[in-house]
Amino acid sequence: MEKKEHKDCTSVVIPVRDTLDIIGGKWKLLILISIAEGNKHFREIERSIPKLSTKVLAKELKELEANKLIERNVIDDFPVRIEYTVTQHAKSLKKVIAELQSWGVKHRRKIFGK
Amino acid sequence: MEKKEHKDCTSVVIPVRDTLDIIGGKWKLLILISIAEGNKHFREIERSIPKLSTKVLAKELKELEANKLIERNVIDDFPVRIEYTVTQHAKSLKKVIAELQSWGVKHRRKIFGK
DNA sequence: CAGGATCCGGCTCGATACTG
DNA sequence: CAGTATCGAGCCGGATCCTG
Repeated sequence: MEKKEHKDCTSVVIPVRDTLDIIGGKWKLLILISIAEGNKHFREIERSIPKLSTKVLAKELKELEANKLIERNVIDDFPVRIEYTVTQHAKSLKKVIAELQSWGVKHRRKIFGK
Repeated sequence: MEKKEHKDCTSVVIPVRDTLDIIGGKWKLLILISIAEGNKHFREIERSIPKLSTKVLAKELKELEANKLIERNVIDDFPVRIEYTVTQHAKSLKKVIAELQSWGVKHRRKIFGK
């Protein structure tokens, strides 16, 4: 048993880190929001989020799919279309997103005055 | 007025991005948690968060201070000590953190089964 | 103790072009 | 449309040592 010279806060730090590993980074939450709002196709999502590049979007979509936060469905048409939708699991992030949005609005108000 | 071929979701995307610009990244929230839990000194914070390096911590602390989320107080002792504390503004992130923590716990349970 | 300085490899990311 | 390929710059971040 080694002595610890600091307050242990792993019970909060670990779960938060787990979450950040999955939805952290600049883009993942924004992409989830965009899809949840009704953007289903690659170009739509791309256009709905300023500064998001093709390459990055492709990578992020794969990671989101791997974590079961979105589903990728092939529409057998021509040319082939793909539809992305958020999973039920992703919907459980609603509250997280709502909190971030609300905080962002308040913070902006605090900075620029009301 | 240009036509938009996608659903506009800027009313959510912009505030969330604002928030992420401030508390996004791997470390900022974890650092805020650690300080809020009672770690006041540089080395304490450093030790309380696995994998966090001196250089990165120094940089993150500056950014947090610039955004008024923490305060840096010099204790006139020898050797000089510094105390970091979270501001009232940072406390308004409690709900965000709670949601992230709660989601992390649920997600882990979902992955490993209960 | 609180941090700064330096060296430096790797990987992230943007821009552009291309394929099915 | 839905992505992949490639090039290249930049910065992130680790390791280590140093100062007040």
